[in-house]
Amino acid sequence: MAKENIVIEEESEKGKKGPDFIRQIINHDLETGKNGTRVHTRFPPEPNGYLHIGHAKSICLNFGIAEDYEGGKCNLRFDDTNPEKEETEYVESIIRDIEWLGFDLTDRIYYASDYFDQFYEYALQLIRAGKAYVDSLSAEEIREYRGTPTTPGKNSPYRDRSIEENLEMLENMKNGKYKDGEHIVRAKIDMSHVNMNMRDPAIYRIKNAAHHRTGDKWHIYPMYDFAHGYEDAIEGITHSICTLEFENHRPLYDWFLDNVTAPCHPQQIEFARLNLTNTVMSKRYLLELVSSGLVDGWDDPRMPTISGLRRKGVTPSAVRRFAKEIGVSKVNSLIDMDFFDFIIREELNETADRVMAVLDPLKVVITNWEEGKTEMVEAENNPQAEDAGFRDVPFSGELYIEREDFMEEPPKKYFRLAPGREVRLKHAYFITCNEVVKDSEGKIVEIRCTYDPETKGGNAPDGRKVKGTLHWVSAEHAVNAQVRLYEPLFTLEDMADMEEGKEYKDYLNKESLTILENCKVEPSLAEAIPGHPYQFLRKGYFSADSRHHSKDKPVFNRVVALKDTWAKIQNK
RNA sequence: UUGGACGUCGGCAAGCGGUAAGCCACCGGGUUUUGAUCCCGGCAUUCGCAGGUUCGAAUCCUGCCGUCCAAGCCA
Repeated sequence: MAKENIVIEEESEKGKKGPDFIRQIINHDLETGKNGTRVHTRFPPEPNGYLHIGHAKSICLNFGIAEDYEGGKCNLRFDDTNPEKEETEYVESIIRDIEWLGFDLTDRIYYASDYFDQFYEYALQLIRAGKAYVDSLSAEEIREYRGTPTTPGKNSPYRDRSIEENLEMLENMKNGKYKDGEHIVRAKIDMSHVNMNMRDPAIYRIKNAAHHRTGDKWHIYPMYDFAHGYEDAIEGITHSICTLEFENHRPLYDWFLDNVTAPCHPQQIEFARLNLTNTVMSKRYLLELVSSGLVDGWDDPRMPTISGLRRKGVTPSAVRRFAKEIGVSKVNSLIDMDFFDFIIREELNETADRVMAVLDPLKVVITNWEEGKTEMVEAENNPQAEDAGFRDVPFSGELYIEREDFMEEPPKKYFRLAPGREVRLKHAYFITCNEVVKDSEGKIVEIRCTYDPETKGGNAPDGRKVKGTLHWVSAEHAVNAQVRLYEPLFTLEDMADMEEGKEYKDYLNKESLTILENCKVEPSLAEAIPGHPYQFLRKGYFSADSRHHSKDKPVFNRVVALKDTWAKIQNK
């Protein structure tokens, strides 16, 4: 029965990739009937910032598991136990991002704050059992009493308060009779435990602060270690998946569940969080970048946030593919940004319509073209998708080509336009360069060419070949656009390798954003919709900016450049 | 320093005692109206190191080395 539910994992022509270690554990639990046939995970963000690509990995893992198993479920649960950092703006952005990734949240949104009464009940149970107490040491004293990894801590003088006194004080704490930090509830475990987390960890702290959902009802708020396992148990979670830094907390997770009458005991499993080259992934840093104005908001396309990726033009399926391809393990790893770029290209290659856009325009005059004439040429929308169809693009006697596609003195292997050379204008005609016009400074301002009327569509009836094919835009019909190019936000490949005394801001890449103001694009692009990616032929994938793009002033973001073999050859 | 976790190609990652999958990157070649895509070929005699068990070890055992996590009333 349960066996049919086991994930075997997809098989490619060669070799097969087995299920990741977490699915292996789940498979095993299904075989032994540990949780019956149930598989129930959760994604538990604290609503104190926007989600980033690292969260996407976790979301895809947790929601992906729910999708993989028959009857599987995954809850989104806001771990909102600290009112001082949390805001509804964040909960809204989190819901938006998860749904954008393509996961269904219907009936699956939960809040830890809904369980505050239950947590309180559990705290009472612990106190009545003599397993928790109210401590009145200051924060500083508690730190001193805790000891160090090599030296044991010592008991607080308040550790043996009577159960009655503890109960009364807890009640007073709850009712706001004390100031912040005056008292604290602690579990009574073992002050000399080798695992520091077990040295009487905090359960409740006093915070006379309003909560984004419970308002002024509470004056005490539960700590993560105390609350998290209960949140899971209340929701009937079977596998509580978290990142590696919580490995040291697992004994505590189990302790809290074991010492109370909890509905079930979920299993905590840890995996390695995602790290990407040249980027930071900590919420603190990302928040700082936003609030200090170093970037243009949480959705700045340079940000590793899901909203940043979305604004840049990355598609949800590319993110999901990426999450799947990088795998899940317990090895601290650093994924090359190139790999993400590769996945995005592979995805967009299939789906993005091809259009022509000249980023750095150089005027071309066709000297033998009939004055004032415009001709429509047929252009294929996407050679990768048969039913993508064709469109008509205006061609005329004055065009723009890419400045880098012409060289007066071309090096070897350069097979674009040069004096006396013939190239093809994509979808249109062969042209030959006859003349170069320069300004007083010697800068090339225009080149003059002739076209061969016999080559309409891009083929010569005499069978003559041409080495280069260029993209172009008719000057008269072109729309001016702004194009934004992005590079990594940081210059250090592994941001964990920052030098002593330096901070992440010292590694900010000053060239992370390049704004091109005078780009010439096909007229149809004025109607582009943000989130819909295009391939600007020979240049890369681009998408209209959701904040700045308008019909009157088109603005495009580069999602990712095309692979550029020529650039590689040049750099040799 | 103590405890925990982890070490398979430049980056990921399969492998689970029967003789090193795959992907990216990189290098070569072919096709091409995108120097894109696509195709073909190359890329770990060896799995952190050293011993041991075994007919047989990346897989089991022992020791060592390296990296990460932990001394918040953050999550």
